[in-house]
Amino acid sequence: MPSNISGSSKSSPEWFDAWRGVLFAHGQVIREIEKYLQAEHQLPLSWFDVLGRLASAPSARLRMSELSEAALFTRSGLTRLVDRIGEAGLVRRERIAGDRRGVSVVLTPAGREKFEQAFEGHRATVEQAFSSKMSPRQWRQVSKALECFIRKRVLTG
Amino acid sequence: MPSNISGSSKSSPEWFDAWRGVLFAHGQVIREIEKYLQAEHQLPLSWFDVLGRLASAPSARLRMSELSEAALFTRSGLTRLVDRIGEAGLVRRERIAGDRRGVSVVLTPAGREKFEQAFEGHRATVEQAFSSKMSPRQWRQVSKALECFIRKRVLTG
DNA sequence: TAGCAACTACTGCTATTACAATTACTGACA
DNA sequence: TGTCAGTAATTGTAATAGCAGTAGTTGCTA
Repeated sequence: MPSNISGSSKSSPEWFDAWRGVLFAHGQVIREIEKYLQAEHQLPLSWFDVLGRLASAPSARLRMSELSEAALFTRSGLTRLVDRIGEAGLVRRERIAGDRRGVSVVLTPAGREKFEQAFEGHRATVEQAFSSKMSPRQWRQVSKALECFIRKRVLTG
Repeated sequence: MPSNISGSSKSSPEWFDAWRGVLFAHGQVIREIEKYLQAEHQLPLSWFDVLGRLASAPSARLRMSELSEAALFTRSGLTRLVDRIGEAGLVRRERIAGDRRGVSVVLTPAGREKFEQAFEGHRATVEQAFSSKMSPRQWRQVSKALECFIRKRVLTG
């Protein structure tokens, strides 16, 4: 969102280029992924995200609040997002024993299947749209650098 | 949006970690930026984006179509986004001599001022939320790697 | 110069998101 | 035990995004 992306980086500090790169790469790749998921699986990215979170959670269930922390986007509107995914039968709500305030969102078999079908293609899309454009050395560097970023971030907020 | 972010990357290929890093970093930093712009300048990120594009365009003007290519998000709904920014007086439409189909969107003085006020803080936000979490060597690597990504991407689609 | 495909931006409509309450429950404490 | 601050999720509402279709314009070609 800064002045120029992938353009002349005249007077901007070096670190700004790194951020611009992240921004640009993210935009491009996300678009590809959305296109793929929608076209091949009629699956909005937000649905795929939710299904993925659940799929990798212990016993395929998360509370609303956990889900909303994990989710990369949306945050708000989760209630109704889960409604919609639920109406499609991919997910279901369950009361939590011992805390009647909360609900678990549980992945249904249909939900897991849908996710697994989509996951391979998703992976392939990322590979061709993103990693195939860099050398192994490069993505190792990127992942190292950002991993380090993540660690600092999680600790210090 | 994959299974686990900043978590155990068990069986996933190494390049996937790089993508996950981009995804996570992007999400975190964007959120900070949005929070900052909104709180300090009552400026949605999408507005800031548009203003920034215009500010760095020759004679501070772009056609709708150029703007929509440049914009990192939105793409659709630009007509009405520009309406809103225009109502706030930060931008104005002008007919294009010689092509009555198109319109130029032009940054007004108020728009430029607003952008410039916000830009410094935006920069500072990125610095503290992003680059301060990595070493100079690291962001140099990231920017190199993703720059290379960008080049390949622009050429080959 | 009439016809037509391609372009540019806009509109109408629907779906989704954001934000500010609101409901329902919990745990702690006087 | 009654009150009350804190938590979890939901609703009501207005704002925004997405999409398919439309109107006006252009440039080409016959």
